[in-house]
Amino acid sequence: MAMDKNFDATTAEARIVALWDREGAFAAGANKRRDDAFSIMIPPPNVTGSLHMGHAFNNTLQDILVRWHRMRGFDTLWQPGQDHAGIATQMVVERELAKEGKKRTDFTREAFLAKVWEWKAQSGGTIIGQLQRLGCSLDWSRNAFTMSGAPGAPSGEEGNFHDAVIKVFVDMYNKGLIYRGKRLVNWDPHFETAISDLEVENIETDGHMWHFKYPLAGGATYRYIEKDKEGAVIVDEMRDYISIATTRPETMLGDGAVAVHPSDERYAPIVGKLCEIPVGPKEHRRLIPIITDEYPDPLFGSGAVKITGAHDANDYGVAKRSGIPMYRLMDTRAQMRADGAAYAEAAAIAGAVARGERTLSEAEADALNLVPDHLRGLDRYAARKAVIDEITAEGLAVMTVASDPRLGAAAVKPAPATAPGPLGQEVPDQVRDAPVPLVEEKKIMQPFGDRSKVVIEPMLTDQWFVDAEKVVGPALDAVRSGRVKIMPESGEKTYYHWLENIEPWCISRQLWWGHQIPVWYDEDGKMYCAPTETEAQDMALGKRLTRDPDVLDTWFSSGLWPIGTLGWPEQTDELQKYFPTSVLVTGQDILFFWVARMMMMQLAVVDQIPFHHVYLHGLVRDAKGKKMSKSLGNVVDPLEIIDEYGADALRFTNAAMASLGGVLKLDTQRIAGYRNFTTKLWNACRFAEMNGVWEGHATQSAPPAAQATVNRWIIAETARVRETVDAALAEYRFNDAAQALYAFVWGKVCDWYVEFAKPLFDGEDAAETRATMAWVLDQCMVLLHPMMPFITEELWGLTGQRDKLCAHADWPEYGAELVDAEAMREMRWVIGLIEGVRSARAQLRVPVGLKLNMVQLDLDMQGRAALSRNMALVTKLARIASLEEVGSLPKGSITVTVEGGTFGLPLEGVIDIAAERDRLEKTCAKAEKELGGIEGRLRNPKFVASAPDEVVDEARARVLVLTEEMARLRAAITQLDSVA
RNA sequence: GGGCGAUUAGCUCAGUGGUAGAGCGCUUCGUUCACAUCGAAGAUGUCAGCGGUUCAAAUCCGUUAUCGCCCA
Repeated sequence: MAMDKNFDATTAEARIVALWDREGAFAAGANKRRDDAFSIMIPPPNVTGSLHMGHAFNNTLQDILVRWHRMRGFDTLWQPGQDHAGIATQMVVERELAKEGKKRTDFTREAFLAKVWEWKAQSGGTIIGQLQRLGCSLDWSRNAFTMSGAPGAPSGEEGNFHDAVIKVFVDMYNKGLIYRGKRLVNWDPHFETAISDLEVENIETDGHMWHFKYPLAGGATYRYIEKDKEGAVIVDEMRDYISIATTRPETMLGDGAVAVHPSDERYAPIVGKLCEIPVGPKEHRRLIPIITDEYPDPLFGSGAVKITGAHDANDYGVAKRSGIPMYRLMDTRAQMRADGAAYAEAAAIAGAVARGERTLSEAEADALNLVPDHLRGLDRYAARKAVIDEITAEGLAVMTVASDPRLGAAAVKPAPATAPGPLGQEVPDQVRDAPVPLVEEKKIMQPFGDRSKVVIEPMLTDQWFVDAEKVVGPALDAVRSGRVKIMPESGEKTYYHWLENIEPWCISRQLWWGHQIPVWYDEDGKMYCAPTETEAQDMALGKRLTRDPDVLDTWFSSGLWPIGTLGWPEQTDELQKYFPTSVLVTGQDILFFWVARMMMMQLAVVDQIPFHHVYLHGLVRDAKGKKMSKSLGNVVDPLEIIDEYGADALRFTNAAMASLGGVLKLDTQRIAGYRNFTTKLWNACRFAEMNGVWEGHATQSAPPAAQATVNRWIIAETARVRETVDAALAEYRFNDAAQALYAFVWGKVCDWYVEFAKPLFDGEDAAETRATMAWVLDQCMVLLHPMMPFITEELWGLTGQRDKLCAHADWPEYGAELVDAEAMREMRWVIGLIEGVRSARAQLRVPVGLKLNMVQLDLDMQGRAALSRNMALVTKLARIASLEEVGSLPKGSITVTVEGGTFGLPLEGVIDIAAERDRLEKTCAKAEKELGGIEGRLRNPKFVASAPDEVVDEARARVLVLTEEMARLRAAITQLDSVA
């Protein structure tokens, strides 16, 4: 049956996926021929996710490694699974409910979770099919899920991942590595949950800075002196206030102090005194102390900073250091609090605290609602406006003139100094100089929730934390000692930097979808941490318990991915065999989120590293290097790419892009190029088929014993490329492996070997050549299989007798013993001659179809032997009709020089003599230039003395070759001139 | 502000000390039976600038410029 002209990727891919599945080709341990294990855990995609280019890239690399090891006979596992993605999944399901006009809170927690599981059963498997389309050889029978085995999990979700998560929490709690505490956390007012530092994106946005006066208590005054850089006095006045700058006026309500730098002389006279917060009912104005702290920057704003410990991270630090009370102002939706006692009462208590008459416990401070009654219940931005208006109305805003450039766009523009245009009317002085509040227009960094995209509110709340400082040591040591290697190396530096400055990790989330924290409280608030309620109840001796409603950060559970997917805490066979895993392949953007946390957690829990190598890669960008985003419209859908070019082309592109630390720019032109490469391979095999190469062929691990140089040569080239590919893959240089295979398959096999074979199929070497070609093409399929599994599996099935799948083909181990230096040198010479003839013909515009006679002016013994052995190849590929030895070149000949000889193509009257002369001169000049450089080096005695011998020898050899070539060219030029 | 990285052909990128490569694009020619998703031939570089180390620097060191990414 004749092969089609092209590989039909669309139909073949689906068929081959089914074939692999039917054969169980990717089950753990499939094709095992040795005891060494090789295991990779997939970075679990979100259960809500669908395949994007990042996944496609990441999983292509993993699949290459996995297929390579499986073919090499390792006991291989590629573990699949999905992450339950707390916020994202809850969001998706809530959105579904919203379509029916329902809210999460219309359901009980259990009923809502049932809805989530229902959704998961219907839509949670999308990415599995998509990974299969990419050709990923995961062991799907082991598919894991980070919520498997949780209470309420339906049938089919009976795994024990939940047990692992709960066990780890309890263990870490008992070891004192997890604690509950009131700390400032990033609060997402949309999802009404805390999130970790890493889930916050700081984005520069347009903002404003207001300047307000905080009057000194009791009408006190001081002399305020401000100097410029040279020390000259620029302000010297009596003041009864301290000037504060803020970007968040609404938080003034919760101020606990005003801080200045200890070295700031301007405020030295009033440090320790009290000032008044200029908001709220006049009769209940709160007084707060003026304190010193290293945090305020004397050069920024007025140099004085208001301290709102409950709503700002920096202020929190100051408040902690100085024992300043922290008053929470907002509720879970970032609206001003409406709970607790009336403002007058709360303000009185806060006043007593400020005067040092009493202190507050954390809980008492948190219960105190210092939002004035008329602002209660307002959104934070509405409250901001009200605060600003009230202060300004009272005359306590710092004023400036309307033309002050600090006002930005709001400033009145001064009239142009020269040539006012028709519209550039003079702005009257009274308008320019009118007093207005100083509201600076400036860029501020604002925190946004990476999921909700709303402004994050720093909020003082009770949360659970991992005391990361206590578990970071072993994670650092593992990398420092080299037990875990992170690639590229720059990743290690980043890793150190983050871990050395680690902050407590907030792991509680105020969500329903996730692993509920295994802690119960009795009526006195005492905590009982246990794996089950029964065990907690046993500890609590008859007290009535309620469970902590919060769930754990999704990353806490995915931090256990390596052991959790292998059945831990049960001591399974798989755990014994496949843990620690071989390598983790993931994006550098989750180095902290996930990689570092897996390191910390695995080491803390089972005292072992989770993986030996970490391969980090960047973001896949568009062809111009821009991030792919929906708003830019430059998102490339991998499934569309697969539809258009085939999965193999996409995969090969991914491999070719994957240089260590490289930037990933995805260009469809490049994908098209690699699709062409698959076609090239296809057609080489088709050519072989048409020439009976596969007839009677069965898979052979060893190459045939070849006599013909050309066959010995291609066998040697195959051996060399196998060594290159293995060396590259061993170092995760996917791009080098791809490049080597591309150059070999296209540049050596298709461009030369197939062409060389054509004239041999009829001669005495026919049988040997067919056997060699079958073997070489087999090797192409095998070596390309990890990168291009579909077309290679298809070709494998269409050619020869196969005992097993290409996916299970034996990866070759041959190397140096097949490298035939003699054959390689000879074929290099033959190719040089053919290229010389072709180049000369093309440059002198000899018609391609014309077969020429060739004369041999002189040729050394090696050349004569090479030519006689390969004459059929030369005559076919250089289009030579006859060869004859001559004593001198006939008039009007083209000259072709080769190593050890000169040939001529007599073409009197056909060619342009001047053009031929130019060509020879140019070639000669090039050789001369190179020769000059090398001779210059050799003339330097220091070079000869210091450089390694082989470099010097190489230079000397090159001089000989170049000298000889130039002599031949000169002779040819002289000959041309003498005839002309 | 701190950390990490990049700058090589028109474009996208390889290149860890021995005198610079690939793919795409471009130019010319060509449908002889594997392939026009092809073949043959060809042109193309102050390796960002400056300084240093070295017999030798795209490569190592320092510095400047520009551009990224991460963290404040």
